[in-house]
Amino acid sequence: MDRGNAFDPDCPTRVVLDRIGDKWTVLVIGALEDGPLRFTEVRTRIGGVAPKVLTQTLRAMERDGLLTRTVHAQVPPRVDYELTALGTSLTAPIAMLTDWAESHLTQILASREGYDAALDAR
Amino acid sequence: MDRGNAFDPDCPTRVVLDRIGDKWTVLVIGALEDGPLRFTEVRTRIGGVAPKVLTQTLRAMERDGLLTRTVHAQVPPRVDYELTALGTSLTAPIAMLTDWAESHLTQILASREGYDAALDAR
DNA sequence: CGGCATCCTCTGGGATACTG
DNA sequence: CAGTATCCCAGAGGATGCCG
Repeated sequence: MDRGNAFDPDCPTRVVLDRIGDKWTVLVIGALEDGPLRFTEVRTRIGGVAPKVLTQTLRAMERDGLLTRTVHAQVPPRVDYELTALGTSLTAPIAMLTDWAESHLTQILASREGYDAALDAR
Repeated sequence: MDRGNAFDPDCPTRVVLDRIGDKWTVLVIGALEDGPLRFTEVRTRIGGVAPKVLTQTLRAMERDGLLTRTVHAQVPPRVDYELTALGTSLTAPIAMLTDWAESHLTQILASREGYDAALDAR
């Protein structure tokens, strides 16, 4: 099997991994899973995101077709973000990952403790 | 469902995402899937990794219990890296991700083209 | 061979302030 | 409200060289 080329920006795995590895994308998907939200709603639901960073994340996801950005011409402005079918389909693999994470976290943390303890002992 | 807290370093999802999102971890897992390899073998198989960076990656993975590092006392030195059961179990969720990536890459790239074209038009 | 040590660059991410 | 404009920083990632 071809492992892919980490340097080829068009390598499928890289494309997805770059987005998944991003600090906020997964949280945004989680926030929008239950339906469309406005900018501020996403912001407060996630918590701790600087507006600039959230905008970056949302724009990148929009560019990749993971969500749609709908501007309602009214005052005050209202912008809705909603997952596309593509974005929704990503929730499945992500769920696999979080499931794995939850069921193996204990092992991982234990391993870290052991590793660090061994280092301290030296 | 609890979306998790991106600031809690012990949030299961964060722990895994941090490792997955890392540029080399997934490649290393792929390289070791078929059996143990020596440092240089991993290096050449992946291609383009600086030794320092590969070491960092391998150490982090060892710390998390994803692989074992075995030093053979001989000259010249020989160090084998091998996936643990934990590391191997990670290949499943990763496969989900790469599968998703491969089957949706076309959509993503098309979306990007459209997005960028719309920007240029302005 | 399998690394440390060093130095450097780049950019993801953030704090803050301002505006259509 | 929904951003944009600035400035800033830590750290991931990389290039190079030396060593047990």
